[in-house]
Amino acid sequence: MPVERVRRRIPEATVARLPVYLRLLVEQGDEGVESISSEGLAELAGVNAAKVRKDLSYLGSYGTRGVGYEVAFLVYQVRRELGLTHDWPVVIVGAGNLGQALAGYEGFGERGFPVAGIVDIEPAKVGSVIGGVRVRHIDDLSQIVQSRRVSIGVVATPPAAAQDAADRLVRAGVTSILNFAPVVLAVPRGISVRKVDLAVELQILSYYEQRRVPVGLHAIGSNDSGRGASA
Amino acid sequence: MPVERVRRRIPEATVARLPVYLRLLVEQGDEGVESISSEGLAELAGVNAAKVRKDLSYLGSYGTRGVGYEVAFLVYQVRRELGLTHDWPVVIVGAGNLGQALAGYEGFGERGFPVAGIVDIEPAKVGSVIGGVRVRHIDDLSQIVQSRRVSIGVVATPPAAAQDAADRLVRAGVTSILNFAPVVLAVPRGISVRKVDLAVELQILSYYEQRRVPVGLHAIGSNDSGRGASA
DNA sequence: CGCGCTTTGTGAACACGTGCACGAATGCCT
DNA sequence: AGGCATTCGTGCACGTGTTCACAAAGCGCG
Repeated sequence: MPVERVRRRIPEATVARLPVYLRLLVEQGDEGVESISSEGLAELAGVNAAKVRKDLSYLGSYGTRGVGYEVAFLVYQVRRELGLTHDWPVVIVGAGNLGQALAGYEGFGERGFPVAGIVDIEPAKVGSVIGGVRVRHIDDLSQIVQSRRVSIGVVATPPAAAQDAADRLVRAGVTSILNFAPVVLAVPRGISVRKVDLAVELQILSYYEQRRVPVGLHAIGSNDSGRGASA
Repeated sequence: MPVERVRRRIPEATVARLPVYLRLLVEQGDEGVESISSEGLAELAGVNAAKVRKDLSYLGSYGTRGVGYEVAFLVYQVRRELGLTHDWPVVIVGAGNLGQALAGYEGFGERGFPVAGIVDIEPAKVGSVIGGVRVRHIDDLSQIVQSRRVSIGVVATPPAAAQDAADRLVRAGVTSILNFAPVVLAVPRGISVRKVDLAVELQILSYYEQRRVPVGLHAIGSNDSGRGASA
């Protein structure tokens, strides 16, 4: 079956859901479930069954009609498609509150994103150990990225320092950035950036909270990142 | 002009961008800028100018042709639409790494979401002070929510405890939840939930990183949460 | 061995979001 | 006062994403 890789393009919305399916499938596998239907997976993921089938169909025809999907096999296929067949070490810039929390967050390592290093511009912060990783000075960034072959950087600095952090990451050779600072980063073409803005999430909730006048009447549509759900 | 409030529905995608515009407008205001064009705001936000105009048009016709938008007035209008005319105290469940980082994150309070309380189920964690707030036991949740009139809860627990945390928040009277645990929460109808899954964001980056073969050729479309940008 | 039940995979319709392009409104300059 | 440059507001076409609905495919049972 693995004759060739066609590199069909997968819709952005689907890419954002695949990690969710993957997590649920792994959980099911751990619980001994060997096979699952699109209906079952849809229920777990809180989405429509047709959507699950269409999403999975982008990977290929890996289901069995009348039966469902073999969990272990599907896990393998989703992992392969997402590029999770090997680890992606990440480097964190900024050892403040958030940077420390991220460095100590086990979910990263567990899901294939070990923290290769954490750096800060503040000499006072250098040296302390967080989540088993020693904080180093930002001048060592290139060295870390190069020696550990890091391609993903995380910006966890104050807003004012975020653009500089991104610039340094790019110069060091990183090609993807996850930005937690509430700032629109400017990066060269070809560098992927994703943004997580905690306050923005709260402000969106505020919007719906504010117009919650006829109690519990409106439904909040989920956006394509699997956010926004109401049950 | 403020004759009546029509309560026109604003598209989800627009709601997700308004907080970004708001932040940029406030920044511009602080720098003394009094007026801004859709083109200018679009550049700052990294989006299309037509999109900015259409987004803002949902609030009403607050621009002046040939001139642009008055920054201070627009800030007021966006705030009003997002329900940010008053503070929304939040309560954080889970005083682990992430919960502590969130409690200590000044961006919350600054942007109108003061931390009314942080609770944990672990007695050992109770009592310590984070970001000026004392950690209390989860049994005090209802009391905090009620006395501080909290309607937004933040779930920052380990995955296994997340559903229980959500249940408790709902029982305590919270109507919106921001969930950081990698779990699909089940909540009653009418409760808004938004999810932020850090590992999912990395996995999405991994997908694009993995197929980065013809270097820097593909463009990553932004999703409607203002994430995913490449320049 | 074939019939009926289940569930996939996907075409087609629909809903939603984006971007262009242009009329309409406004300020400025002469 | 009139014309010109600018920028908003929006109709329209396009693209993307979602959902329905059904034929095709496979399993199990009698």
